[in-house]
Amino acid sequence: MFLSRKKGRAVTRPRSRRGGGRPTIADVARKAGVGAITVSRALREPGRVSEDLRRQIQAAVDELGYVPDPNARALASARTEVFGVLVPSLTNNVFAEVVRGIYDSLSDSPFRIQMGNTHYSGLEEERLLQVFALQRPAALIVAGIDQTPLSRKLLETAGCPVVQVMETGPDPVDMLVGFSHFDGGRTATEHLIEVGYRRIAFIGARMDPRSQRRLAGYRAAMEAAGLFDLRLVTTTPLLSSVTLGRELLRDALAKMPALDGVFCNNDDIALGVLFECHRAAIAVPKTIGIVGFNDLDMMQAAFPSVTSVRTHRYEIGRRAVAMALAAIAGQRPQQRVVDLGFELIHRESTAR
Amino acid sequence: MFLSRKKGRAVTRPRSRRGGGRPTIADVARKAGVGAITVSRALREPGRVSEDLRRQIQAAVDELGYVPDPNARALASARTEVFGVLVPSLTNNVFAEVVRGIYDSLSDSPFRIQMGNTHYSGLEEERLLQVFALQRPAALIVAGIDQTPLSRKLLETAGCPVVQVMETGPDPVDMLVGFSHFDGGRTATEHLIEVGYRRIAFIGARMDPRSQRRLAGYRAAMEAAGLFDLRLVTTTPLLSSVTLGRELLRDALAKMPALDGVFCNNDDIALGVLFECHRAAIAVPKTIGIVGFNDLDMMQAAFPSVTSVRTHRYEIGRRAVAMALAAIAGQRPQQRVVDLGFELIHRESTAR
DNA sequence: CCTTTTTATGGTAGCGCTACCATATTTTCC
DNA sequence: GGAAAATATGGTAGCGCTACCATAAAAAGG
Repeated sequence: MFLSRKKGRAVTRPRSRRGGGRPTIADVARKAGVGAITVSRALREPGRVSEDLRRQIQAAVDELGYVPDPNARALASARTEVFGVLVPSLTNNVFAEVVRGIYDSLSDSPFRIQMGNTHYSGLEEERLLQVFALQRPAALIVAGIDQTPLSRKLLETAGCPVVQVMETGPDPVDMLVGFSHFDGGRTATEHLIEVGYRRIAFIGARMDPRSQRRLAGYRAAMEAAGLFDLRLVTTTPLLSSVTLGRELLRDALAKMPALDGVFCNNDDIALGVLFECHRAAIAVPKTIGIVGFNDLDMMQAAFPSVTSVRTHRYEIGRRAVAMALAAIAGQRPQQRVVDLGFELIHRESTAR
Repeated sequence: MFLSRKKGRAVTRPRSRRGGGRPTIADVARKAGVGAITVSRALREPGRVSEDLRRQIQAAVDELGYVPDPNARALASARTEVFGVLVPSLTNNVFAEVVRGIYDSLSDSPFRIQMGNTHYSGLEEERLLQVFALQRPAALIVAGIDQTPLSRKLLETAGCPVVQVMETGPDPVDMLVGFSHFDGGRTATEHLIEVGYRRIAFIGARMDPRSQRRLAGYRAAMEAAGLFDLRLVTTTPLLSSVTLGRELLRDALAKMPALDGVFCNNDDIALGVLFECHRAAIAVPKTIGIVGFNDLDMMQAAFPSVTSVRTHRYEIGRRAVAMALAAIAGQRPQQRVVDLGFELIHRESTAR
């Protein structure tokens, strides 16, 4: 029910017309006997307010239960305490870990997180970036370095620190934390070659730019050893899954029955390959060697355990936040590109 | 009082002092030759503005590339276009799928998503809820029904639609979408009993409230069949993982070497149990039957494939959003509690 | 026809906060 | 000891938008 249906009756105290009655900075200022700005300063830059007033103000804040309104703050200062995070998938364990690192690093800062899911689509990424840029975020963290020209321009003109993650490269928009997928793919393949496998297949799903680079690394290693053959490569645009791994191994074997090793695009695929080997009674590592990518927990638990390229996803998230926070604080890091590397973890699936 | 500038320096056009030069609603209004409010209305409630003006305004908007500032909007209207989403884990596939459903359902709405990770902690949840409530979110979606009293009060007084997800029950804060973990646990266990297993273990990690209810369902089924024995239950507060599944099966076998069936808290554990069986040369399903929970993709691909309780995580996310949107639109659904159920998927791991 | 109601539009006044500048007060320096 | 510089505090004026009310014009009633 509303105050006045007809003629605006008497003045009816317009106090907190819409605000929901929460205490405002003015209430705190009044109670503490100081100016509103001083309260604002005491909260944001305590060093610039005298010990005395600071205590008074803190008392008033506590008593009233005052908490600053983030929207008003954002409007007045033209900047928000929001990190925009853009990833291609929410269910892919790899990005989930990066995001977890980001969350954990931000959990006791005043910053909030707004997440976007690009579904591996450049267009979707552009759209989300447009939306995010409007918020004047404190920082943007985006996966990958293969932005469309428009996306790249949006990032460059966002007016906030930008961290690209999950890759490495010479030309970041601003900052970059990750590792070389090419090197990862090459290292994995070289390992298979070293151990004695020869007809080594590449099996990959959803060939996003990172997968492409792993494939390029595989190819480089195979060519260097004089072993490359296009019929060894099996890919699909479908989303990666364990089931798909099984199917792809069947396809690969159909094309090339004699293959004796598999470098898998990722661990889900690798697990599917392993299961298919079980089902087809193919001995691992004797008949076929398997290497995965990312080293999810299950690779270690599998039977036989599976060799995989361990990547530091959680740490990537943490470093990205650390760099962004430093940049916000005005300290651009001397190192704009951080390569966190990877490690090949040798396990039973290639132990022969 | 201090109107005069003392040294009246030149007027220095205070235009867009902080705004970064983006066009504002006033710019659009000027260009279209209408009042600012009319622009605002044309954008939010086109029906209330005449066809004519609407076209003019749209033209001005397009020409200037105007996009409303969400912060100003939030401040003026005391409401944001943000969905707050609170989940206990970002890496747990189960919640990742719920979140994906939420994202997908919201992707072409004006609503943004702000996510929080409670790390399975009630305190953390309280803290995040406090923060979220300050934003005056458009809706809140939280996992579970076991909020602390404070959290529950925060939800009740949030002044927006609230959807609890992943469970079912008689007394939601506002709305509730999920299924019965108790029934899921019981059904899984009953299946094992029916097929002929007798010494059926329960193996579970991180016993959150949902796991507890699954355990209760297991217990109910076992007791009904006169088969319950405390030594059959193996749990740990550790976070769930495939590796942990292996270890827990070893523990369970140590306590009860004769066990012939396992109901696993979730699929990660189930996979670990399966691998441990392989490693210990225990025949599945002959010697031991295995049932998992959630029916992740890998259960179907595993060898042998693993019986599991399929839950509808993605759909839960979608329904939660649908209900919240309806409530925002003023149509509280007649059904405040939606039980999306589950299905037991019979597979090789219990086929005997 | 002249009211009463509806429809369309606009003006004003904030939402709660901070940037910018001004003023007072203290400290530093030669 | 007086001027200059540093420190502490506050007033004013918005940030860009929408709620509320007023007004004008058109439609509906009798």
